[in-house]
Order: sequence, then structure tokens, then C-alpha cells
Amino acid sequence: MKYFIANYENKVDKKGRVSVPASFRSVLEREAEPGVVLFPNQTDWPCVNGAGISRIETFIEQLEHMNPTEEDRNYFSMAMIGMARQLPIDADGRIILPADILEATGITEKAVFVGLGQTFQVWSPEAFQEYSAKAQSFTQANNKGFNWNSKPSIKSSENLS
Amino acid sequence: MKYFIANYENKVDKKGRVSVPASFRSVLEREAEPGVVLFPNQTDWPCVNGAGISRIETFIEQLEHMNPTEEDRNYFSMAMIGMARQLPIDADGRIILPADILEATGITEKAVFVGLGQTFQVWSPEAFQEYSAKAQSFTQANNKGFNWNSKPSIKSSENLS
DNA sequence: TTGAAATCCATAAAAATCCATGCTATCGTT
DNA sequence: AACGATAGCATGGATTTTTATGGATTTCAA
Repeated sequence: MKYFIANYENKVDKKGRVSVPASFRSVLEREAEPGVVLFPNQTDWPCVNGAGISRIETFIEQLEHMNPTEEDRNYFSMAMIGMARQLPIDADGRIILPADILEATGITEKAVFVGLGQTFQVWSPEAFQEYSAKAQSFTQANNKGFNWNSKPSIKSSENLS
Repeated sequence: MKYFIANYENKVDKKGRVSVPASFRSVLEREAEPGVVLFPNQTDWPCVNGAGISRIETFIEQLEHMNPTEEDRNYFSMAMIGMARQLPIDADGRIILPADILEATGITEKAVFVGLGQTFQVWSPEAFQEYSAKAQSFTQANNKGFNWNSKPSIKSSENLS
């Protein structure tokens, strides 16, 4: 599989270990280097974003095209690369979620992995439930101009509170 | 690993010794010559930049493309090459931070290593906390025009205060 | 010969690895 | 259709290895 799809709720043990869903692993196994990178979700929602290493590498390479003296670049680099987490996947397909991520996301005994194509997210079941419900109703209300078939023509709405 | 990613807070002992994070060492071990180079961060923020030797070599080579009579070149060379520090990594994976760097950065008993791709930075925990918070909120506010997927299309904003 | 820096050594905590089990879906055979 | 066998996956626990860190000792140069 090429993309992260669907969502899976897995247990987190006392050491913070969770199984990465098998179908996600099959995406990650296409990478040169194994492992996942978790990086901050730049919204106020309590979740983290995840992807394979190559995703972060291309991001680094993009940042390199920016002017090194530009303050933007420094901020972006810090926020995305500096605040990222690199986690190895063990032989059983698990990662261990660092304590501060558990805290920031409110994850305790269960974690939900949500596939979003090229990336995925990790949520607490409660927050996931809330966000996905919102996403559903928003989409139902706003999918008019949405062309599911061909090229992107999606306009992000300005305010969605 | 090819890039410096994530951040790690390590202790600094009375002699100024700190462990370089293991994952950073694995980046540095790809170099022909071992060791790290610390060089000034050209902003007002109290941190130092670091990298493997090869990074400084390419920087030197860049400077060589500049006109030798150009005053810029002399200044840049002085500020970046002349003010750099070459530090060996000991068998236990530690470097010793020179006293003047400790002072300039405000590092006392803990140092934070922050991966930024091809380079990294070293901060005091306090300054890091302040800067990373700023970077986060800046990124959160300005990531609209940010394209995670493909080629660089990032517009640097003009004013960022 | 004295202080600083490089080596060497020891240890505890954290991380990676290994092993075992139970559950579920799949498959093949009767 | 029923059954058992099989394989993949999630999970719990134990074990081994790595890493960070403190201290001591040696080297070296001023």
C-alpha cells in the first residue's frame, strides 16, 4: 500500500508502546530507512502528525531552498524539524510514544492512528471522536463544489471555527 | 540517519562536557573526519550552530566563489570560519563546550541539542523554550502558503515581528 | 609543574530486542 | 456447512544492549 488509509485504535501499554497498524507499516516499509517521524500538528487540536522518514527529508530539502538568512526559514525549521521526533519501529511493529506526546495529546491507554494519505495522525480516542464528527458535518455542509474525480479545485474556506 | 532531527536535553558537567545525542552522532559518523564544528548563529538569539566538518568545508568552498577583493567575503569568512570552533568527540560521545560558548548561550547545567536537518543548534533550556514557542506560533499563523508535498513554493512573509 | 584537555572506567536508567500468547480471519478439506 | 489447521496481528512480559553521566587517571603543553 502506498497511502495511509482508515483509522485504527490500539492499546498503549505502561511503557508507552503501541502497535503501528499493519497497513500503515506496509506503507512505511517502502522507505529506505524504517521508522516513523512524529511532528507537531500546527493547529490547536491535540494530535500529532506522523510519516516516514522520507517525508521529513523532502521537507528539509524544501527548507534548504529558502534563504538561510530569512527568519521564516528558521522558524519553520525549528517548529517542524526541531520539534519532530524520530521513532524506530521494533520487530513486532511497535513504536514507543514519548511521555510528553502522551501528555500533549491526552493519550492514556488507547491511541487512534488515522490515515490521511501521505501522512497520518495519532489521537486520543476522545479527541478523535470529537474532531472526526466535526469533519463529517463540515464536509456534508460544504462539499458542493467538490470534485471527487479529477484535479484539485478545492478552495479552503477562510473561517471554519 | 542523514539529517539532524528532533531535540534532546542533556546534562553539562562541571568540566563543560555534554553527550552529543546518539542520533546526532550517527549523522556525524558518516563524515570522513570525526568531530563537530560549532559556529556562530547570526541572529540575536543566544544559541550556537553546529554541524559536521564537511558542512563547513562546503561553506568555505562557497566563499571561494566570491571575489577575493570583495569586502563581503572577508567579513563572512571572519564571522563564520574565523569564529568557528572545532571540537573532538570523545569515545563516550561527548564534546566539551568552551567556557565562552557556555557564557554566550547562557548554558549552565543543561544543554538542548536541536536538529535542523543539515545542521543543529545548541541552546540553554530556557532560551530554547522561548524560541521554540515563538517558532511554533509563527508557524501556526503562517503555514497557509505552505506546501508540504511538492516543490518549494513557500513564500516568505514580509513582516514577521 | 600546573592546569586543561584527552582517555579510561564504572554504573544506572532508558531503549531496543526477544519470546510467548491469544485472537481473528483465511483457507482447505471433509 | 463444519471443522480444524494456519497465518497474521496485537499485546504482555522478560531480557539484553545502548546511552547518558559521574568520576578518576593520564597526557600534554604552556
